Amino acid sequence: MSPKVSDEYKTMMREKILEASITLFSRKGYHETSMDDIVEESGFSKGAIYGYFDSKEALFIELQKKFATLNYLELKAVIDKEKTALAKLERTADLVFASMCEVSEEMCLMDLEFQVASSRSPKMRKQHRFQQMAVMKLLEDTIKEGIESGEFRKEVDANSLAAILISAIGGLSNLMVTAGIKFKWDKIKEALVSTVRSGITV
Amino acid sequence: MSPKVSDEYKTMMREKILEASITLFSRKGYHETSMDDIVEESGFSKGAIYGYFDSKEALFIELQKKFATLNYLELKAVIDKEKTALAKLERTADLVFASMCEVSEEMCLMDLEFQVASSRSPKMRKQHRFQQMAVMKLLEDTIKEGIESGEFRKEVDANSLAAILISAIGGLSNLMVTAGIKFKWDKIKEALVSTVRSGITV
Amino acid sequence: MSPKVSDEYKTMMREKILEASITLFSRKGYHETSMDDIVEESGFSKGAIYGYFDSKEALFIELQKKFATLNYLELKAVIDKEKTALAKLERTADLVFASMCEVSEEMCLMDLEFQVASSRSPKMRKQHRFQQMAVMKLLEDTIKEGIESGEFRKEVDANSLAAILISAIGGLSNLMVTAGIKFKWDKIKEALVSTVRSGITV
Amino acid sequence: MSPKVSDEYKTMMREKILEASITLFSRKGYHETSMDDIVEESGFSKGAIYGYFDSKEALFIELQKKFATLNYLELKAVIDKEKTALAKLERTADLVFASMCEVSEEMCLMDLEFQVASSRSPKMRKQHRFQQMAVMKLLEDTIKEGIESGEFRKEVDANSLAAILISAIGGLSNLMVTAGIKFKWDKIKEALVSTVRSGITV
DNA sequence: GATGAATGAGTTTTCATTCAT
DNA sequence: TATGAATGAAAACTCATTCAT
Repeated sequence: MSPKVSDEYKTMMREKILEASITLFSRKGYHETSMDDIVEESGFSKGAIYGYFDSKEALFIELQKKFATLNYLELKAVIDKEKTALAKLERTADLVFASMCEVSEEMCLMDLEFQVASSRSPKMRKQHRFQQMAVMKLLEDTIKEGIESGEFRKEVDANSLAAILISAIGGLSNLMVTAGIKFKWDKIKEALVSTVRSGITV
Repeated sequence: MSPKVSDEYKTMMREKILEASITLFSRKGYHETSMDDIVEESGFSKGAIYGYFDSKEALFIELQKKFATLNYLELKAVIDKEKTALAKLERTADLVFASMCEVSEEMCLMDLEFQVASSRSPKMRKQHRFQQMAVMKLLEDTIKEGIESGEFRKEVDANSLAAILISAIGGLSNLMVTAGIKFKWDKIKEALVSTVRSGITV
Repeated sequence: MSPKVSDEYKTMMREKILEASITLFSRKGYHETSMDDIVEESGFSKGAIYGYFDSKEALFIELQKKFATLNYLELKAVIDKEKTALAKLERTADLVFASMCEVSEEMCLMDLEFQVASSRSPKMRKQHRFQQMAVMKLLEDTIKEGIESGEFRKEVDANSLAAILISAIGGLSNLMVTAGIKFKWDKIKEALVSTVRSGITV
Repeated sequence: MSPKVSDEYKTMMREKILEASITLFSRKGYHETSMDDIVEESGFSKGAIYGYFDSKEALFIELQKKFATLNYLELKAVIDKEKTALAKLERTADLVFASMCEVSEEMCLMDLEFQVASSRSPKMRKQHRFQQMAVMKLLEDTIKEGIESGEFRKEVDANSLAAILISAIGGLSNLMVTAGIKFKWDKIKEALVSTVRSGITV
């Protein structure tokens, strides 16, 4: 009697469009992906897509939000599960390197797109900043915990180290997809972990 | 008649166009910069620019090449000047952080543009890869030197560490311009240097 | 089962939709008003509106009909109430200027929309023509009455004068809303009435 | 040696585009005329048209300006040629009715388009107001002249009468194209002139 | 070689109308 | 009969590139 659909239905449709967009944005990049591409890939009509998202940019921003939230939650879960600070950091490394290694390049490419977009649009920068800060805080707090518990040296600068760690990981991800370097992730992880470990533990 | 004069002239003209393009690409990004913008900023005519460069993309690639070459040479000069491996790494850190700190964001934004472009175009990726590899080799060799000279521990993985260092620095640069974070560069540098130092020195 | 109830109900619904549309068409114009605007303003669903009107244009035509009929009846009532031809014309002036002055610009803007639409669509032109002719006839007959009763000069061309009067009034209305001129309606009316009076009375 | 073209050339091209646009705007109306229509009618490419005009609206505004300027100058020339105020008004009537009669409906339709546009866009309203005011002033001054010279009665309200005259003429033009009424222009003119004459002359 | 007017495919977005429910 | 999600043609506008002069 009514085409009024449930909220779940709507969410599902949005999800489908976002799904199709990820594929395209990561494969071709934001600018090279046209709404027509999304129409074709998603199977929706133009009007339908604009019914769910105000604009191409809005769709992209939504995507970033979704992405970052997932990453954050995943990381938080891992950190919360461990007891010692060192273990938390090591599990974090495991998680991050596993995702770079397995999930292939799609995610890293998406991430790069988000970065450029954030460097140009104040709106996206604000969001990106918020997300990066949240992740950094997670690491920073973990390091501080380690200092307080006596695991790490007192003179360690938690804030700076967190920034460095997050940057190193982001940088490796970028390097992989921009330079096409096939890293030996095991060795890289081992090097990072051992350097940091001997660099900060008592 | 004299090809030399003609070539010098050509090079000068090309240089002027590249100069104008840097400003625009870093300020607005590759896609948002139009050839008309470059015409206006450079003072050249459209035809002239197309006389010097085959396409917008070719101009951009040329720019990347110029950029990377300069960076490489600058870094090499610094490294060659020092004696000990540790000093080489420390001077490298000085150079890199000074440029991020002083030259402000223009260069970092340019770099980000190069990264995305490299992730999309095989031609640019090849070039980017070559450049990154060259810089990585510089660091790797320095670390190996340190190991051989007894400065660094034998078990240090030179190759991986070089990749991590270059990634950390690239990542910090990106984070600054994408998240708008105002890092305290002094503290970051200190943290990076001291962590690495105590992480790898004997 | 009972068609009468159904019809009344239908008419009421149509009336509500028309009401909402007037507001929008006069405020934003025909082209700038979307069916979605009407949906929002009227509170009806899209399907409902299309159930009552075949198309946006049909709705608009209906509106014009309603509008013109009201105007005609109002004018006729005024004219019928008076005895002498001069008084009829003067009361007409009173009515017309009062409405321009009070009802403000909404009606004038609507009228302008009807005019353009009439200039483009044969269907609307036919309707507009019929309505304008009816009003003109009212004035023409009044003038003829005046001539026959000896109030007005014999050589007065009733038909032409009616056209002029109706045009002057329409023109003033248009000028107000298109040029944003704030007329001193009292003085304008006085000038019109006195010029016509001394121009046609014996 | 250079495709740099003269200013005359540019003006000529603009003129051609404007010419094609008049035809379309008057035939189909502003909204119903697409840039593709103008491309086809003018023979120019889309890019070329946008090279000469910033937008569809800008093109339309330019057209209005051109139109109004011509009308004003034509009217001014006629008025300046005559000596007595009455003759000036009569020649004005001649000019106006001749143009409505001869130039057919194209101009009147254009005018109607300008009116609606002016009722919606502040920019166009400003321009329209300025033009209408200029014409009104011409009439007002003429009437004032007549009063001072003793041709017209002292109690005539020059300002109001000018507004009425300009409205009557505009209204007749509109009525012709919106109601499709075939006026007998000779008789209308005669009626207007004689009514005004006996209504204001001493 | 130099110029910049011209090209036109391609972009994002809108909106009257339909129709499955 | 009512609903509003879906449609898709059409709109305004952009811009890398070409080429007549």
